[in-house]
Amino acid sequence: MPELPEVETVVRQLRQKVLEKKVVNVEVFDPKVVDTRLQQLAPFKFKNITRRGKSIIASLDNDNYLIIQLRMTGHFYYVPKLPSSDTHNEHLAAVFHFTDKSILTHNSIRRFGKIQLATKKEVDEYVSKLGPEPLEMTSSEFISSLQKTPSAVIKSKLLEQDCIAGIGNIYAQEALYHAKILPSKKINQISESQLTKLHKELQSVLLKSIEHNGSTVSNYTHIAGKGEFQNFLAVYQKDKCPKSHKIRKVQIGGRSTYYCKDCQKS
DNA sequence: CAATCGTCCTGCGGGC
DNA sequence: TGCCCGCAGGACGATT
Repeated sequence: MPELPEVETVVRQLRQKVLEKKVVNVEVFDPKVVDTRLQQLAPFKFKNITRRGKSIIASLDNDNYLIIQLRMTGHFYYVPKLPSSDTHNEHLAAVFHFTDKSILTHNSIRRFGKIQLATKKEVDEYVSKLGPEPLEMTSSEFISSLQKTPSAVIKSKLLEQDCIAGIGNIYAQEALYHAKILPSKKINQISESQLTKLHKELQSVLLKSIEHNGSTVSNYTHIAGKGEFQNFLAVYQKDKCPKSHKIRKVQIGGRSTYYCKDCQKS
């Protein structure tokens, strides 16, 4: 569930906490989640931490990179000093130790996510497979990107990372609600003015969520705690829309999809 | 070629 | 009370 706003929140906090700090040791506890080669990497510093879609890209000062995917339940916790107790030991995947005895832990409940060691070339290759950033594209780019597959279902298309990067199940549904478009509509059944509206509403909902540190539903927390945007969701996992209409839940492309039949008529 | 399905993984909640 | 089943879902590979 960490989507663009949640990942952006984590990236901003990681930058604050660990940029330019010297890592003296990395322990890997879950080789399925974290590349074990990280254990041979220290000492190094985090030079820069950026986001691309739902992925975190960390560049290190030794020409290596980390590609980090949180997927459903990946978490980072920053602990200023090595705790005597076993804080954040649950589902522990890796621990980064800094010179000042502070630590950064990576925890993953469902173990879907990954921290991979990569070269510049591998990062470039990985990033080039992703579609454009929704907050950095114009509405005409957005429309032409969607219209490449006219018969595709709009909600499913919004989730495809090679079309537009960073949208997941929550924000696809929220944007469609605000744009008053039915999630089951095919792209060629949606007018250009409606797609323009969708682009605007998508950007708006993403920006608002970033302002509120993302949405915390089920498991997501950022480094400093929970997001607050779940309090502003219109349809996702709701019984009633903001206008008190009954929300319906269907499966689209095998994923739960919430929508309001009364508000989303287009 | 696009769309759908199965898979990974764990925790939780509903039902009996 | 306790157990089992199904659901949650991002991304990828396999299949239709």
